[in-house]
Amino acid sequence: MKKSKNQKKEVKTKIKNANLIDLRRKQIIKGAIKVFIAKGFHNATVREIAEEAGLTMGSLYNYINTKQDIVYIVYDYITKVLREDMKEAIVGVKDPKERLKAALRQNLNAVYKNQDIIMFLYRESASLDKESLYTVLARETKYIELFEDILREYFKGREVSESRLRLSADLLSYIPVIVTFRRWSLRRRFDSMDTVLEGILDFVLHGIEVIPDE
Amino acid sequence: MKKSKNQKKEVKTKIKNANLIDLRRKQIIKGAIKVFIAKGFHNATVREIAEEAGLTMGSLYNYINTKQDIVYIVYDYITKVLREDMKEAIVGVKDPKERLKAALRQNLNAVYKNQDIIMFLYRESASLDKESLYTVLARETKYIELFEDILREYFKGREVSESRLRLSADLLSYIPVIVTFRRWSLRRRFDSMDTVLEGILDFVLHGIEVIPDE
Amino acid sequence: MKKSKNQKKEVKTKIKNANLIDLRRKQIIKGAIKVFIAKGFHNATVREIAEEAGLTMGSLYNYINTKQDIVYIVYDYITKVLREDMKEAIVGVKDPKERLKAALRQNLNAVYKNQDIIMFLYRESASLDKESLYTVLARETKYIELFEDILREYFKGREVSESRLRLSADLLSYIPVIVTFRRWSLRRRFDSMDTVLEGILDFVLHGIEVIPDE
Amino acid sequence: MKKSKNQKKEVKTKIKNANLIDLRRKQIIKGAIKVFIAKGFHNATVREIAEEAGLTMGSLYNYINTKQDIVYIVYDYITKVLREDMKEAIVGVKDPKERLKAALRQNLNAVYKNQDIIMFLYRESASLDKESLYTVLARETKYIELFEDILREYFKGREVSESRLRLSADLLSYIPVIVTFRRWSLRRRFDSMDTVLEGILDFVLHGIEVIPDE
DNA sequence: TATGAATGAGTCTTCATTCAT
DNA sequence: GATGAATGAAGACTCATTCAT
Repeated sequence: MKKSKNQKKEVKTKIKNANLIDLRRKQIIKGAIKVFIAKGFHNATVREIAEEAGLTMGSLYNYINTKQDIVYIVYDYITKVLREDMKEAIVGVKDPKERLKAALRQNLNAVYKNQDIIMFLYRESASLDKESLYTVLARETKYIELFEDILREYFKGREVSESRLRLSADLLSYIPVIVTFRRWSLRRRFDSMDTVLEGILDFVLHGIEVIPDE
Repeated sequence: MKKSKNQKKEVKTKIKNANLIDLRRKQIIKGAIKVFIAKGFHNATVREIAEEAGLTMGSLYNYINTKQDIVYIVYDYITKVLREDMKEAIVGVKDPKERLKAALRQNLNAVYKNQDIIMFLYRESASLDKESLYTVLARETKYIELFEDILREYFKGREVSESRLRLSADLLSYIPVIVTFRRWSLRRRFDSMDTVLEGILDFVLHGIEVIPDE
Repeated sequence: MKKSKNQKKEVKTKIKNANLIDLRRKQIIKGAIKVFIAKGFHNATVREIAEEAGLTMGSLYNYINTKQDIVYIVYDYITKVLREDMKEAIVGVKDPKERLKAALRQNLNAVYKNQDIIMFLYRESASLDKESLYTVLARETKYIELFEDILREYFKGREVSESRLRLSADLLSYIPVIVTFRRWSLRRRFDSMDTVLEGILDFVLHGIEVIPDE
Repeated sequence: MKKSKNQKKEVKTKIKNANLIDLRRKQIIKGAIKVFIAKGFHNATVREIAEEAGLTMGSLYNYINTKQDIVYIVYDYITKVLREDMKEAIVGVKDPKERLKAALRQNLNAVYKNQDIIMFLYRESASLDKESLYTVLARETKYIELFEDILREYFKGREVSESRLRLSADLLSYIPVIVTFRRWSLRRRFDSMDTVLEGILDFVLHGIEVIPDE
């Protein structure tokens, strides 16, 4: 189930100084996020991204090879941050139920706070080349597995099929994204976003329960 | 809360014959769906769409004005069909719970069967001009309202806040889309898609229940 | 020995009208030859070629797909013309020796008159993609085979190995190219180009003779 | 006729240490030959050449000024080597006819063994700036003059016009290049390359003979 | 002397849209 | 109404050369 080859895509660069690569790539990522959010991948020009990153075109291309590479390093960065934030949010919480709630809250808040970029992630995966997509999907899987582990503990003692557990993990990590995809709808139809977030939390908590039907 | 101005965007055309407009637009929609699914909006060329539609470039442009118009008429068509299919699926079902289940099943199946086009809808809304987006969002709202009505009946007698009801409607209509966004993940992690679909159904049915916490 | 598959590379075009393709391609060829001769393939810009051809950039690209295609259609055109001119030059000459001489003269004169373009042909074959190169080499082979046939008749009755004959054909068709590759050297070292041409003719006529050594 | 100004182009450098210049230039030449052969002048990047030469970009530019300079020092090196090899090949041979044959053989073998680089020489002369071209042509002339001298001795006593002699020298030095320009054609059409080389030798030996016509 | 990051002008190529026939 | 050739603006990407360290 888990991949042993931790084959993460490497974006080639003409630059040798590793620190510089880190520094410049961070500039690029930051600039790119801004532009991608505003216009999406296809409507963003490399020039704009370079400018927003504080680099010249030529300089930018010393750190990446194609426009697609930019999407990839953005994906790479964000998915890593999201996962780390999640880990940090649950690190100290021992009680299984609290741990679960903490994870759900973290997920909800992260999605809510990063609506634009989450929207970007969900939309532009088609702009990734195959290898990049593969890496990103693997990262996503790991994120879902965090939820799996939490649920496994939560259900310890109770009889829950592994399959049900997995699906729940998928749903828990996925559902909050409604906040970005139904953004306008939710804004228009609800007075406070807090109500919405709490409502979603409540919903998924019920959803995972294996209550005897009828 | 509900919009009174039922202002649906009209795509202008130089052609007078209404039947011809219908005919040609259907060709365009059919061709465009094929191409858009395969390449997305930005990577699809108008030429390709015209070819796939069996029209010449010039002819196509007699029935639409810009490439964006094509996305719009596709959105318009699909969202209408989805809503009509839903209506048809529940038209005869009187029992509130069965009606709800029928609606959920219809939604799940529709999303599952039309994964590609659903993906397109969620991804390319940014390619719509404002007026089109407005129209499309209104259509979406109506779709959600179908669920609202069904839930209202289902909860009749029980005390459920209007807000909770609305959110549930949103979630019910949204959650099945996981089938398209997590397509690869689900395929890899589950043996049968039926299990997944049933699991999702079960999940949302639990989710909407207003069970006293603890 | 002779290829049966007469697989000539076809350059795709977006244009349907065959006559127009012919017309425009001729413009392109003419313009390209001018520019290529002046600057070589790599230093020629597509824009220059378009201008010289009397077309806009966009228009030019309706008739070819890449810059390389331009080299190819130039090669295709020139090699065809050279071969046709050769055929015409010998068509009426029946006497084997006269026929041979006519061919040699034609070759010499063609090379001399088209020095620039011949230089281009020899230099830029590296700019052809594989398929194009293949087609062009096949054309070259056919040109050489014209000489083979002529020599075969010329040597009829005498005992000359097929191998020797072939090599002679190769040399006869190749040697005149000295006029372009040693252009400056020859100009500087000889008073009249006619002397040079006659000298070459004399040289190759001796060269092919199978005179008993010593 | 002969140039009195023996003005050989000097490539300027900021480096003082003459030995170092020699060393580094040899590195550059070696690396450049490899890259130029593989990709030609225009498709070779200075970066690649530097890498192949074991130098950094900056260092390389301490020893040359422009990319063109690299072509020049390659030309300079190779033409010098070719001429020296030729001289060495004939140095001990006193008999005029044997001397001629030795020269022809040397030329043929050199061209055959160095096909790629010879091809490069013939192709990329357009990439030389005027001054470089001038120097290179002078070197070429000297190479041809080697043949002139050999032929003069060979024809001593016989009445052969100086003009005829010169042209023969040109042809003798030029014809073997067919081995590189018709490389594919010859490979395909002949079983053994030895046959071809001997055939060419035979051809030119006959070619130079001033046999009474008819 | 050596290093290698920065520069930015220059090119190929694409494609939505128009319009004369 | 249909046709399809023409248009040209726009954008990704390259790379020789420089220069601060």
